[in-house]
Amino acid sequence: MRADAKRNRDKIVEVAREVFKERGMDAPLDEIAKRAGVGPGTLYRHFPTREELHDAVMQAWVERVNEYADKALAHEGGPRGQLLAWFTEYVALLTAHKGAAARITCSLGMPDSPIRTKCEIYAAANARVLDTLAEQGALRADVENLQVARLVGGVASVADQAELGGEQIEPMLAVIADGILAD
Amino acid sequence: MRADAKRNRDKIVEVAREVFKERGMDAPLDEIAKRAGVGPGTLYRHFPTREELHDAVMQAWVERVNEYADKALAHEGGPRGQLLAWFTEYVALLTAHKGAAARITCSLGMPDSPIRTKCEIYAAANARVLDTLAEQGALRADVENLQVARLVGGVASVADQAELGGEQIEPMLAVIADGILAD
DNA sequence: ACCTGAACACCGTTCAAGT
DNA sequence: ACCTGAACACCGTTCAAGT
Repeated sequence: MRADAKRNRDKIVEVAREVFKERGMDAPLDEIAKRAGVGPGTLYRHFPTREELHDAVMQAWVERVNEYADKALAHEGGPRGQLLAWFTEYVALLTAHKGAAARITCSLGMPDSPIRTKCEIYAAANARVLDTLAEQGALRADVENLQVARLVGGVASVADQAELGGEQIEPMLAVIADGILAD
Repeated sequence: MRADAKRNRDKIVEVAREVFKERGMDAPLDEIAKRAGVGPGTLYRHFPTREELHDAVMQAWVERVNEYADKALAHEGGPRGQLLAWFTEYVALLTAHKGAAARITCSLGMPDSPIRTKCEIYAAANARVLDTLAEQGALRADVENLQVARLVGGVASVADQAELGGEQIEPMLAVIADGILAD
């Protein structure tokens, strides 16, 4: 990759992050091109689909998922407190960019999604938290990690689109937690 | 309303129902106008926003919600069976039109949504099922009907967008049920 | 090899002219 | 009072011409 190409690519991703943050994940692409000082064709050369640009933008996002998983596992309040901490942090992360929650959640477990990389990292972090708790015998035997990921992602999607506050989200996450914790 | 206007309106709704069913809730509007044999301006006169057309199309949908609530309450298998029956039927109904689940769910509890009428009817049916079970002491004291509606709607949204099958949906609904049933 | 930007396509929305 | 359809606007996508 030529130096000017790399500079353009980086600039596009940087600007896209801002624009997606401000106006949501389906903001006009030519606004991004304009602000980045490139022609629309350049944006298309680097990112043939909107999803590929999403993927690049969410790179930073993903690096924090593992941090959050660790923090949740270190949380006091036993398995229930840890589960809730994890769910809460994850929903917060997902709803940081409007429109991201639904996209990521519906790509979970789809091996050929364009944002596959991000999904795998989240799925791994989620599995790490759940497996840790399962080893302690804290969870029902029949819960699958993917199902839990989709449930929490569903809450995040609804919260994102309906613009719910934390006090509305918390009790929904508690229902999910109670549904998977061993009696 | 003049007779020809009414005829046009009815035809638009009828065609819109087919087109939304075939191509999802954000299918091109001028395809609907074309198939209904009217100019685009006529469609706009009757339905100034896409949401208002959605609302008209979902009228039939909504009439079946109450039927389903009754069926679920008559279900055998005790409170858990009844809850699951209700959730399952509701998700099936919501995912019948691609894109409808997320729209309806995120409008729940928003008094000035354009599809408010539909949401209220669903919320009422949901409340009827949950209240009946609560009177029997089958549910935890602190579950709010709206939260449950959003949880199930979240599952429906994810199932809709990821095109999940019933065998993937069922265990997620079971988690929600277990999360709200009294121990 | 990469970029630009004019050109095209698609679709939502408006409105002047018609009945 | 209602309808039509041309016209406009917006935005995604392509590609010939440039460096």
